[in-house]
Amino acid sequence: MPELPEVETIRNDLKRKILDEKIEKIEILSEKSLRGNIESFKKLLEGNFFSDIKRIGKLMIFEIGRGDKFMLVHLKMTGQLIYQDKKIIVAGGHSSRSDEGAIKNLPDKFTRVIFYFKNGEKLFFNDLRRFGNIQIVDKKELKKIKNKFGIEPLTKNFTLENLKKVIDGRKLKIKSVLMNQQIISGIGNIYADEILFAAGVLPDRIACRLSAEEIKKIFCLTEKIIKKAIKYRGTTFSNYVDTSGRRGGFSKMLKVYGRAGEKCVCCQEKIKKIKLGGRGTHFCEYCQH
DNA sequence: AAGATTGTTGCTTA
DNA sequence: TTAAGCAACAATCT
Repeated sequence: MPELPEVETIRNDLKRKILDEKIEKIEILSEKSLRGNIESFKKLLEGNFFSDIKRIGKLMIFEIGRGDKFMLVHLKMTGQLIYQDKKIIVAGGHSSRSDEGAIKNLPDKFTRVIFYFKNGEKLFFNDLRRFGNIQIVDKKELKKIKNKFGIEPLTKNFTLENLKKVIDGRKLKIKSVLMNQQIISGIGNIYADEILFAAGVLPDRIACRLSAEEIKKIFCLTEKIIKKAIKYRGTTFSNYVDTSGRRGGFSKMLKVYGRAGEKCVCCQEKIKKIKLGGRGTHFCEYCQH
């Protein structure tokens, strides 16, 4: 579920919390969540530190120490990175505050990797479905991986010209273009539906048959929605939480995703749901053309 | 109890 | 080469 805005929220939070903190110990509870050798993973990281956290698309890039090795984290569908400081208050009573869900007893049955920092802080990689993974790469491998990513919203490569260029001649349906990470990176199922609704374009339109005006709308609304979603700290549909275990605020702003059968916010007609590219696809047949 | 679920990869078919 | 559909990955929830 984490798409660009959710991964960006996690990245920003984590940067303020764990940068330059010495890693004391790493515990691997699920070998499947780690690509590559476990012992060399521990050997590289224990006693070391993260010097920066970057991101490309939905992939998080932790720079290790002096910066010749990198830890890549992909959360896939249900991955979470949850940070806790030393003092954990587990009072007898239960919290009745608005930040419900923020207090969680970790590790739990879905904790796959634990990073223990020397100052007592902990970072938990939780992943219910175990699709997510962590791996170590060097500069050369990182470059190779980065090259596979398409143009990305909010970077200088994401211009109307470049969007036109990647759409040109493409016989894929527009939603499949938006979700294809090699063409455009960072957008997943939720934001693809939201962007197309806002742009007034049906998801099954063939990309190369869109008018210049429609492409321009998709371009502007992609930037607008992704920016707004970051501002609201992402969308929680079922699983996503930030590094403190809190839900994303953009969920309330969703206009079509997860609203099948409900009234369209513009025309009051029922929101339709179909399957496109194997994913649930939500749209308004009256507002989108 | 069958069918749904955010992401990605890889296979098959056309 | 391109696109679509599907299964796989695993564990939940409705």
